[in-house]
Amino acid sequence: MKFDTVTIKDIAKALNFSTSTVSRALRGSYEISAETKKLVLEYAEKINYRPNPIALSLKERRSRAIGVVVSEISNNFFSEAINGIESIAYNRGYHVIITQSHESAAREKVNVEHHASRSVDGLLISLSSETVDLNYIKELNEKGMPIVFFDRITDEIDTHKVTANNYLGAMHATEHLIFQGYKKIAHITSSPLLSIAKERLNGYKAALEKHNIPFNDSFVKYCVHGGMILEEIEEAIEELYKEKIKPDAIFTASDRITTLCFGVLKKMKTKKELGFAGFTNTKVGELFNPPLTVVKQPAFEIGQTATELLIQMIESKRPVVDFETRILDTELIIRESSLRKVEA
Amino acid sequence: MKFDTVTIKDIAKALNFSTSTVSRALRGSYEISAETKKLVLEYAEKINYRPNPIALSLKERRSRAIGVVVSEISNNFFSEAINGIESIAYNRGYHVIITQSHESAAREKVNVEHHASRSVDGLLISLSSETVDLNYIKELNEKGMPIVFFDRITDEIDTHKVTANNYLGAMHATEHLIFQGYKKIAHITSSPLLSIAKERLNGYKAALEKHNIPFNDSFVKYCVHGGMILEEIEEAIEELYKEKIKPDAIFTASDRITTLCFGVLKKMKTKKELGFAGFTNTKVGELFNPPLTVVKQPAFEIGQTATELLIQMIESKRPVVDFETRILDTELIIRESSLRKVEA
DNA sequence: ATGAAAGCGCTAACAA
DNA sequence: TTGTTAGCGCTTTCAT
Repeated sequence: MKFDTVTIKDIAKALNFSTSTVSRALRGSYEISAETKKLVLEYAEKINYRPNPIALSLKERRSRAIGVVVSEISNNFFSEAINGIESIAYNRGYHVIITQSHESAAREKVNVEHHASRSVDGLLISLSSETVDLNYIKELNEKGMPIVFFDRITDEIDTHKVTANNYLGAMHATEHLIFQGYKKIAHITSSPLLSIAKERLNGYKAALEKHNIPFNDSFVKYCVHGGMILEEIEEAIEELYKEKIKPDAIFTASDRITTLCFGVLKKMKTKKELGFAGFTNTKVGELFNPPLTVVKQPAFEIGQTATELLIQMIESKRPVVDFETRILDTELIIRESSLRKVEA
Repeated sequence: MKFDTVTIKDIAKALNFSTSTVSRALRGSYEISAETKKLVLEYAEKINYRPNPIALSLKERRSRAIGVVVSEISNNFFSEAINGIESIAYNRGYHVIITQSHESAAREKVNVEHHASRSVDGLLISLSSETVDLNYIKELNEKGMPIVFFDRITDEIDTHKVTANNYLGAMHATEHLIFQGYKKIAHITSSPLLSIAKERLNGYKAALEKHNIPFNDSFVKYCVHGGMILEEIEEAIEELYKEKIKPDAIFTASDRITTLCFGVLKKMKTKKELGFAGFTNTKVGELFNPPLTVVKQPAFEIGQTATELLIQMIESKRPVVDFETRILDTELIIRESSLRKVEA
């Protein structure tokens, strides 16, 4: 015995009741006399009785806990989203258990399965940039585990999804660069496997097309590790500058890639001539030199919405079959980094 | 029944063994014949059997999970520390369950108790800036729950602790400002309840004393919410500027306070004349305008060390009575924000 | 209104 | 070498 924790048995013994009577009294069952209830409740309070949630989970196959799987909590988007998740979950009486995949598909699988075997009541998943095989998630989902995808979603599994309007966000940012007079806009993004990368690329393309700027394939660089490795960013930029036609602006497509690119360009000292805008939820873009133009996702709201949908599924009496994909608007915050430098 | 999960019973039934035989075969017990083992293992594999960790926890009173309580994962120090924690924990076969107190003592208590009741094998705690009452943690600890404090530690509980050398870190940063010629150095810090705030204040004072600069009480401002609220930062700075003697430099004592202060000062446009340095683990201080001089904590290593000590306690046969407090060196990264501006 | 007993999935002491 | 049984903490049917 690790701790000498107080159990229902102790109460029963002390009060000379059966454990079932105590259990019922504790839960306020109508079949228990007021007197007994009072006795039990008071004694429980006195000895500081706490029900053992593990025993409950074993019995009821549920835990009032929600599992979260994200790639990196140090990514501002995710820490904000998690705050949104918690804000709803705690109010509804659910605990939130956070795990990180670090952009590894293997780690993601371990995390999902750990959550499942620990009987979380539902799962909030944002896929890793490496993930290809979704079968194990699909199976889990088909077995009845409620799952909501957020941010990095997938077509392969039919369930609720919540994400930002990545298409429009990217389109507006790109258009903004075009309005500033930039014509050779490069796009640095993460793994092409990611839904968000595809959507942002499409938004970028749409803006170019709308303004009759030909799309140039060599202006798009992928960082398959999603910016976890500095070298891949440096390489992408280097390649960009090897092209015959050099870009006059860069539009980056994810949190870490945005700040890392900004840093690399700063060191290259070519930044001055470059227009720069990127997706990121950093709180400090304003403090950068030059201040950073960003596409900001409604991370907190995405977390909230996903959690609401998940709890709705968890608590639904009958299996949910009507799924929705909620798409929340991004915000373009224009600062100096994307503004056309006045020619001297 | 929520999921039709495979249990030991199913294997037993299918193979016509008793559940105990199956259990033993699965765990490779020496008392089981090679043949039976093979049979069981193969069938288990075939039907994709996974042991139920909840049942195990209930039985063994342990979960191979470590609970973590921090104030904010969006704070870079903590997300790095958590990565350090995970790096050790996963290698040793422990899962990591992260919860946030959001600097609320009440929330912290809920989290700690949730972890305890879920039978985590040990706890890694960094206190909230509000925490005064440590009794419930003390009791838990005395009942036998292994606990290691990290970063924001306490004298009131006798156990392992891991923290940065806040005293020296603050002292060196302050001294650096002094060497730059600043004489009126203000200090903005978080709640005076926090160990780290006290240590950093002492380091600051020590540097002043060493260089014969009188300590001025009104040059120290406390943000009791630890920078969770912008207004308290603005107020602190405002008050500082109301003093007869205005500061010529500011030394900030925590992650969020540092970046928020920097932002507020920037808006005030008085930044130019001010020397600025602060504790923070942000990855992007270099990109600031001006680039930020920081005291960086070895967050990853702190997380690792704390986890090693915790697992050591968890796995120790006899109660650990010899406790240590590990103090890891900080790093002063000097950039432009603290350099004396050349007078025109 | 209360109690006895079974069972959630698993392990282990004890039997055989 | 394998099986029987009890028990971890709790809820719940079925008796009483």
